[in-house]
Amino acid sequence: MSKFSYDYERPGLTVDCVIFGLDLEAETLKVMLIERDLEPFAGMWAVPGGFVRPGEALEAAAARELREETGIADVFLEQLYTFGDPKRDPRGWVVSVAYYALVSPEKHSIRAATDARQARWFPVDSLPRLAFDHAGILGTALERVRGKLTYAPIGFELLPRKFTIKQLQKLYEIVLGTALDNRNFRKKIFGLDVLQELDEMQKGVPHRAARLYKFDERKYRQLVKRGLSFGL
Amino acid sequence: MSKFSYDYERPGLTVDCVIFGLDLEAETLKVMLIERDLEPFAGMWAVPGGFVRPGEALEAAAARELREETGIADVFLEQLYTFGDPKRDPRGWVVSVAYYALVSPEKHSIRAATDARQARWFPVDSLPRLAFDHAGILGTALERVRGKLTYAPIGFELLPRKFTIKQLQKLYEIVLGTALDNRNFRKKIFGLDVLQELDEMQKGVPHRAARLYKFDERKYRQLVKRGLSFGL
DNA sequence: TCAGCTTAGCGTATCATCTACGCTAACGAA
DNA sequence: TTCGTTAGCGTAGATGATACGCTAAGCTGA
Repeated sequence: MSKFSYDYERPGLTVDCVIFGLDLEAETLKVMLIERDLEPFAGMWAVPGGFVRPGEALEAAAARELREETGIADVFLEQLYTFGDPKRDPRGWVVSVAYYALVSPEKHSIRAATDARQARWFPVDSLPRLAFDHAGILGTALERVRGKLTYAPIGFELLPRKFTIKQLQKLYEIVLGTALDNRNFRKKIFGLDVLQELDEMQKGVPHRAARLYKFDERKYRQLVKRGLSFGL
Repeated sequence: MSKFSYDYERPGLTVDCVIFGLDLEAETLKVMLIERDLEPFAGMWAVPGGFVRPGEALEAAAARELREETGIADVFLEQLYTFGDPKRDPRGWVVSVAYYALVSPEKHSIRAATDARQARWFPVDSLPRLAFDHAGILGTALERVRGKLTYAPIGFELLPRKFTIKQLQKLYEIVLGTALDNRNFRKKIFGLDVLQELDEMQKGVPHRAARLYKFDERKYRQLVKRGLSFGL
């Protein structure tokens, strides 16, 4: 029995959420995908997502789906693009507002979920075939992250709260796919003055331990006020 | 009689289109608004828009509304952001995919429509009170244009096909709100090598006539291939 | 026809920033 | 104590951004 009637046809509205995580050991950027158990595209991999509920804000819906399907919460989440090709869903007219999330290893172990049955991390450069238009959505998300990384400090969202300069550099190298000179990288990062030096050193490494830093949001806000951009 | 029934509540889906035009004489950036004649917000000004039709792609819907409500066609049109606050429309659940358009003076006279009853150009810095959440949409659009202008060649969309360097400079000054040095501006623009020099001069000016140029898309594509950004 | 005004359009010197590259010191392992 | 590895600093040269002065073209009005 149908409970909702309208004079004009209305689309279904979903949110999809491309989740990025950094695997520093494997030196790859990964995305979390879930295996669909329902038609259409049952058995194929897809970006987590689902229908927006009445009275729910879009970003709230994206956060909810993220939590429900992967257990991840409290992460960087930003709207990406809205996909509305009338043929993108074989079930009919379904418009999807896509978001992307950046999660740090602390929020969700990049390696742990690797062989879970339902949700799994995939390196961005070796993805399975994806359901719906999710390959396109994922490509758009990747472009956005790469682009934004060079002018906004979103990279910190992908690192543990305490990190070394080398890890920060590796992050940029992995995501942007280019090698960076460690000395110049250091100068640039320190020049921005957005890091807070900690009285703590890296542990368990078989060589000289590096100092740990954390992102200083207060300093960053001041930087923004002074009208400076990031530029890497 | 309601013809469409669903098991779950569905949102209405609209597109809204923020239209930017440059008024070189008045040296202001303007946006085109229309006066609403229906409730809600009858008599207030709003960004052109309307419901997406079944089977219609989002960008196509935005282009259609643009044409129907203002007569403008064949212009730069890009998706901006999707606004889905459940309370943004007093009629109920209506999600809007916002676009922004850049129109050249040739496509639509910036001055002509200034006192039409239905559609009218307003300087971005002296807007009337707007219906719905359109003030927010317009603000987001303005931010986007300002941001994008500095790294993408979208500015040309706001100028006539043939323009002088000075006009191009004025465009940047108007949109970004900063004064630029004409000599350095020249060097930078020519350094990009995206302009095609024409065998034609400005006419009807009471002083030395400037050379006319046009944007050379072929050169620009090569520039992009070489991996260079804009940077102004 | 000429003086005067306005804007077009070129060039250079200085300063900041980016890039390439060499070296020493710290620290764990053997 | 020696060896290997990575941390972390510094400098010279190239490249790009900024500041600023000047001449000439072309219209206007006397």
